[in-house]
Amino acid sequence: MRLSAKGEYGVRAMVYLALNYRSGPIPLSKIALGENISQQFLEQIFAALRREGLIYSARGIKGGYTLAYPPEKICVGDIIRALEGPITPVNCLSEGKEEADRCTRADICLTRNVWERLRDHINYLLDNISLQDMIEGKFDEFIVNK
Amino acid sequence: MRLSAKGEYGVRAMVYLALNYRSGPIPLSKIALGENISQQFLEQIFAALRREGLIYSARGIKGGYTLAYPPEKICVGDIIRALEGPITPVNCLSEGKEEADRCTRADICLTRNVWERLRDHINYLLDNISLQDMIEGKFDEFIVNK
DNA sequence: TTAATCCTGAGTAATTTACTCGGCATTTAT
DNA sequence: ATAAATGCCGAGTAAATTACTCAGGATTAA
Repeated sequence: MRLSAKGEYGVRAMVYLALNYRSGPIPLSKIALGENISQQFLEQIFAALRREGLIYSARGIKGGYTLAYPPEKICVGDIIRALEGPITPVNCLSEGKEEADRCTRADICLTRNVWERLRDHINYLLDNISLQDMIEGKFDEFIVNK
Repeated sequence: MRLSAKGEYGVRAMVYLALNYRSGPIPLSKIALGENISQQFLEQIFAALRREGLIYSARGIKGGYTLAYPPEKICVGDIIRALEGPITPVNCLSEGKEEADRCTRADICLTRNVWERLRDHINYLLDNISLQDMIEGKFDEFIVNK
């Protein structure tokens, strides 16, 4: 149940962009320095974030990256899914993997419910914390009751 | 944010034991067959579960494993922590790792709050689902409000 | 034209995961 | 006493994933 470095760095970098929202494009070199993350690794991360439409890029000198949406419109869940794929504790929950054969057993379905619940919890939590929330340092309290 | 096979198999195996609670020791061969898991791998898993005191073992013919507590006293969190160590999305949250140097940065603390919250959510959820709950197929509804 | 940037695909090193293997120890039934 | 079924243990290995690096091209502003 660990986040990858990609996910962790990605969120940190996005917070960095959020803190500098409306300051024009921020170059990777600056983020790499400020967050003490390898710039080349950040390039990989930003490629994925861009593919998912979470950031805009500007090339050339004075280029860099900016958030594609205001900080309150981007949530942690978006970032992590962009970088790690679907957030799910076990594979057999995501789409049509052919592991369905295992799931014919009675008790599997028992465990399956737990993983579904866990998956939904995590997604719900991370979808309700925006970059803006993080900057302000306070998240909404919420009731999870599903 | 994926569970290891060890964790997944471990929970399935423990459910198996719970379903056969009070039927005497269950040998690994039976579980391996019933759950379609490599018996040798199960040995590793059960060694860890035993080290953590979640199961008892009986050697020799007619030997096997039994739950160390009734199914309502053992929760999914116990099992996963026994098999994967502390449940935490990022390392820097667990004890005195020397990654504290990174955590001097202002925005790191911003992200740290999120990971702490996520960690607590996951642990709370998994600590409130017992083997008995899984067998009965219904979990308590709960309010997460921290 | 230059320098700073983004962009891309491939490659690699390290780590973790998911096991296997060999063999010994214990217990019960015969 | 012996055999057979089990647990127990430490080491080893193969595969997958992660966490990067590397080389070089494309774009843009000064």
